[in-house]
Amino acid sequence: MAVERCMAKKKFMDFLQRKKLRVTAQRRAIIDSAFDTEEHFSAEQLLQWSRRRDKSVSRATVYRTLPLLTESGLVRTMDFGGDHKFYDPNYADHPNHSHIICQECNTIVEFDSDQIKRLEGEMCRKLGFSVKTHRLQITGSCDQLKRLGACARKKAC
Amino acid sequence: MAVERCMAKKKFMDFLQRKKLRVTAQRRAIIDSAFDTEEHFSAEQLLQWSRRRDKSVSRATVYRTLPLLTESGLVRTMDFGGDHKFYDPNYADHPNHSHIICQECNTIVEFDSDQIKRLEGEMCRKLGFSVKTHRLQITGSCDQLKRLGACARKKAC
DNA sequence: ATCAATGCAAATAATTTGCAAAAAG
DNA sequence: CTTTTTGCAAATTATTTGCATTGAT
Repeated sequence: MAVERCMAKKKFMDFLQRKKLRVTAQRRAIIDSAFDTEEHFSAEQLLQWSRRRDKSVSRATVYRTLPLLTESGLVRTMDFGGDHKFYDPNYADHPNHSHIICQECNTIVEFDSDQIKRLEGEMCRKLGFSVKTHRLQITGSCDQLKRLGACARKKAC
Repeated sequence: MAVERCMAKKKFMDFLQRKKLRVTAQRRAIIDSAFDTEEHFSAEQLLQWSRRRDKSVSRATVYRTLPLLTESGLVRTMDFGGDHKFYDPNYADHPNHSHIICQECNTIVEFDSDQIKRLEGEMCRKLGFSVKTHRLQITGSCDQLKRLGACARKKAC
């Protein structure tokens, strides 16, 4: 919380400007909510957070803003196969990061690996492609889980 | 088409038996449809294929069987961010494969890389996890796209 | 002033469920 | 026989849309 990634916000404002879209109070509340956290969030969560800043934000506006966020490349849709979609606001800072998800407690760790990125590039070149984006999700069990048969954070999220 | 992966079917039958679930005509039609193709499919597509084999298959039964297929590990949910979910029946043969998706024509190429798998293992170990499953999706542009500015298969799928 | 953006409530689309009837083991 | 599975149609859920109004530029 309270990370204040002005960088991402500023980039998104530029994106709006480039597309000649307007900066409304509601959009500001949504943008602030999305980029003041490093957590992944659902549409519903984003709505709640945004309403805390501006009561007037409607669900429709959140749903209309989400595609703008993803189109800008600063937020990406994360699908962990659960019930609803999640959105990850950390792509401004770490444009290529990957995820490890603990099977048991659903804790998500983000990491970067240039080596993996390099291998992906090589594989793709061999197959006649060049890489634009990649999305790597690893499901795993953490040491605690292996040692104790359960994870302290079990079902925390 | 017509790949006849008896292996996967047999494994799924074993899975049903282990869970003491029954082999019905409808399930057989669905299983045959899912494993006689190497294509990714949607729930709707699976319903159509299954009905071709057995008119009596209902949409509800398809939706009730899909979780069994994924639970068995022989089929996995693929989310390419589009409108509906897709399912990939190639996990019996290639339990760790990855995907490259052409930005323009949505052609999907599957590939395996032991090197990437090894690096993933290393990264995870460093972070205190061991890998259970991985899911790697690369979006790219193909050589044709780069050379000609468009891909012959444009929007084929 | 002009036109994009909003809230609302109704519409859509995918998936899920209750239930009585049919079929597997 | 017992218990699971089925089809149907109704229910649920997330998301999208039409429209009159508001607000940014």
